Amino acid sequence: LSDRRANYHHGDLARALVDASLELLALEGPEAFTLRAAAKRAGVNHRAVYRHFQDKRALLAKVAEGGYRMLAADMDRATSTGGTSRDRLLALAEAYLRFARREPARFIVMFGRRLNEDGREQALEEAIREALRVLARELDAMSSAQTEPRRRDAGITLWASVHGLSALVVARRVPLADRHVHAYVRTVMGPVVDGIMRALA
Amino acid sequence: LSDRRANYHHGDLARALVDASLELLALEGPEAFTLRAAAKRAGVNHRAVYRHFQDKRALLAKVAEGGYRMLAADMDRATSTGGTSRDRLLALAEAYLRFARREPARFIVMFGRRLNEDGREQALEEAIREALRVLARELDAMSSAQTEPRRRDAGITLWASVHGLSALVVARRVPLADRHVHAYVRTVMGPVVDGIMRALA
DNA sequence: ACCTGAACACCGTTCAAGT
DNA sequence: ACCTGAACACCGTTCAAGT
Repeated sequence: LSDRRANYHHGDLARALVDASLELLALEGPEAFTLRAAAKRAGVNHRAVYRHFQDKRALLAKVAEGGYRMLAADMDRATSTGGTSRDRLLALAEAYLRFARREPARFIVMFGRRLNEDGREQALEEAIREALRVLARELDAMSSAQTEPRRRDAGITLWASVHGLSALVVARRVPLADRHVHAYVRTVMGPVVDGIMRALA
Repeated sequence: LSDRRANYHHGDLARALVDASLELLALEGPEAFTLRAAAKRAGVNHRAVYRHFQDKRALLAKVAEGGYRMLAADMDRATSTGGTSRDRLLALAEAYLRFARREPARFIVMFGRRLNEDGREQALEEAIREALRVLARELDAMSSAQTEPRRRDAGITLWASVHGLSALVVARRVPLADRHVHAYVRTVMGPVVDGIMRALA
């Protein structure tokens, strides 16, 4: 408290608050997350948050935005190793599931409560589109001969399946040990990928 | 308040509180749900809730339990009309999605925050199993020649896909007008069902 | 038995003030 | 500019008391 930098962030406070929020979410889970606890962890009065974010929702929107960018990067990396279309779609699904398992609290924030009802969070929307673009790109590369609406439907099939699997695993409705993730994705998502490829063939 | 029945429920208060909670969830959404507001809507002091439920979580567990029973009944009804295996699996998926759209707040309660961490809510667990049994029954009827583990994997594929689709629709990440639900389920879930049937063939 | 009043330690948000 | 203190209207939960 005597250290000026400890409670005076010179513009980095926004980032410090996001970092503190992530630590809090990882340590205590999404239920325990409060604006006041995040501020305390960043070393400032809870009122200081309003200097940088409109409200609690806006702070969580930034947390979610970073998550979508990570997810996009993970899926991009997973699909850039080559291999068949089938291999790449399964690798993309595996990256999605691994992200959800690595950051369960952030995953819940990203897909839980609606953070952009009023459409103010443009950066968040762009991050979401960025993630979905990686998914769409793989389907486009695989089936450029097909019409756009059919490829979009296939994208929703793939997204829904991998998202549902991740949500059920994160909620522990479906048990899954770390070392089985690779094989499990192929067992559970294999039929979906095959069905999609056949529909687009 | 002068009417004795208005604030003295003679043992029906538990049910009255669940009903009030459902109204509140339907009207205001899961964010706005509070123990105090549910009690107020039922016409009693908020402390009266603790006479019938251990805590807020236990009240929500009852809300979720009723939801799983409805979901099980809906899926059961949808699959009892006969038709091919493919027709029945698609009808089951449609029932799941329609349930989620009809009761979005309850759907979020059912699959959001973990309501049974300590394993106290046996009735809730049984209701969940009841719903999953309908799903498993359809896959068993379709592929009795296959081994049990493979049918269970297929069950997870189907559940993950239809659950993910429902979650994305409820969160309005995927737009869907009421009158398009029937065709949409066949477009999006068709490839999944075909992939599953081929995997179990 | 069943319900309530008062209290506790929280929460997000607003207003006016301090450096 | 940036942060804080005090206050407001909430929240879930506990304790002791009322009918």
